[in-house]
Amino acid sequence: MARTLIADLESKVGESVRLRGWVNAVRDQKRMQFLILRDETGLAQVVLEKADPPSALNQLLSELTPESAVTITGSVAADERVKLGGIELRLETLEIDSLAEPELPVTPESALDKRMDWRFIDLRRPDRRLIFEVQSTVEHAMREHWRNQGFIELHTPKFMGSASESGAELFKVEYFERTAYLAQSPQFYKQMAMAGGFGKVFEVGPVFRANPSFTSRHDTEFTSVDVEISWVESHEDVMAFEEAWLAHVFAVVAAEHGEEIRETFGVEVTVPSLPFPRITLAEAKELLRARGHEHVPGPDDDLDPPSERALSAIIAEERGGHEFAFVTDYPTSVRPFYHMRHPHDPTLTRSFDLLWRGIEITTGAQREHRYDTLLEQARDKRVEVEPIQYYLDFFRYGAPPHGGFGFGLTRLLMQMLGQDNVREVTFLYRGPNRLEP
RNA sequence: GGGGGCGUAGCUCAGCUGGUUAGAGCGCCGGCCUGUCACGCCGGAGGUCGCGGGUUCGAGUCCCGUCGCUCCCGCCA
Repeated sequence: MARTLIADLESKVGESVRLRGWVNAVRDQKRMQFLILRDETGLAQVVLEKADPPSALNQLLSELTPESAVTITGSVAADERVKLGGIELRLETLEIDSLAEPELPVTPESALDKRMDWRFIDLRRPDRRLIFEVQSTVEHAMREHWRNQGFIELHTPKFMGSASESGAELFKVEYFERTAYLAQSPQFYKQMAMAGGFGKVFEVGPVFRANPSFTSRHDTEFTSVDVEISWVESHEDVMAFEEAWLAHVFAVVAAEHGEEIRETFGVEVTVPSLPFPRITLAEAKELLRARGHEHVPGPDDDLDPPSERALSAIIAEERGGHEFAFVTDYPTSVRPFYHMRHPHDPTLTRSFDLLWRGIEITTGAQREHRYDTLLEQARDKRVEVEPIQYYLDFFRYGAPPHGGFGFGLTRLLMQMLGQDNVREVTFLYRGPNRLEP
């Protein structure tokens, strides 16, 4: 008999069905036995009268432990006494596929780290499952938008022969007789696709950061969403793309999961209005000072997390509750050498960050596509050019003006679902102290 | 890397100024229970108080060290 999903039981009243799933609870009484079964679509009550003396089936049911994997058959009956959907399964056969040990090492209330140790048990909870259903929807909606706009999907290598970008620490790995590095961004490769004439590209893939960051929003391996677009006039074109793309993603998520997200996590998925507020970094600092925010970073510094949170709050207040903000025109001092500088003020770059509810989810920019200028900027930033000559070569034989951004998928999900830690929205978290499971 | 917090039963926690056999709720095990639905009732098992050292007549409690976790900052997505 084919497997029936619990969500489909309603339409099968009177029929015999076969359910497969986990034991959510057993209520074993003198005359009646109840089993609450859970599968990926919901919960269902299974009922069995107790014979005197108990039948073999009664005894088997008594042996069940919570979270055991079972296959059962029975007939579907509508019964008003059942609070769980007014429907139940009258048990006919029970097969224990895998008996769970009697005491579980974690519960939904357990500390995050302990739940990570036993992630597979934690993930059985419907609310944890919802996170990854939403992630699937988010990625699908992103691809939908990209496909509609003629983007090409990339899969760039994660092994690299040389340290690419400045500053960020890279993981070294043994690579036969030499050392390779794990990519901390597909930056150079997506720019190569621009030089390769692909026009518009995206990639959803893993990136690796060797920074020992101990916060709720960092991991050493995470899913980065990368976009790069040719023939842009400025970073403004990149921002315009990103906000429309995000609005689409939010619209799809709201339509498909809005209600369940509200019920499960108590947060509302609202489609942001366009355009998103834009503010230069200098104006942002000015605004923070004007509003009495303490410790506003200096002119050559990026915003620190408290400033980012304060800025988001101020903008939401002034712009009718808008939760997004593009912060633009970062100083050259805090941006990599390949960000294009302003033609009339080389101390500023054509760059932006996107803040959502006080957290950075994107960094983007127009890139410098003129070889001589790029070389000059690399020298200016004291970047060693020999190891990245292959990259600089992209710009020697006709490169289009282009720009793009990197986007943190886990950070988006964390904010969207009101979770307080990226670990909650990462299937298997990787951090400085966690390589297992 | 810097700073704060935490580590007591399978899980979540309480243990005040150091003082007898270390507690609770949930879970687990056993018994009882005419349909339960967070089932209920009765009983029971379960602890090197993270680890090591010290102070003290006496340490879960105080001190030092160490390990682990966690949050914030730095770094970033």
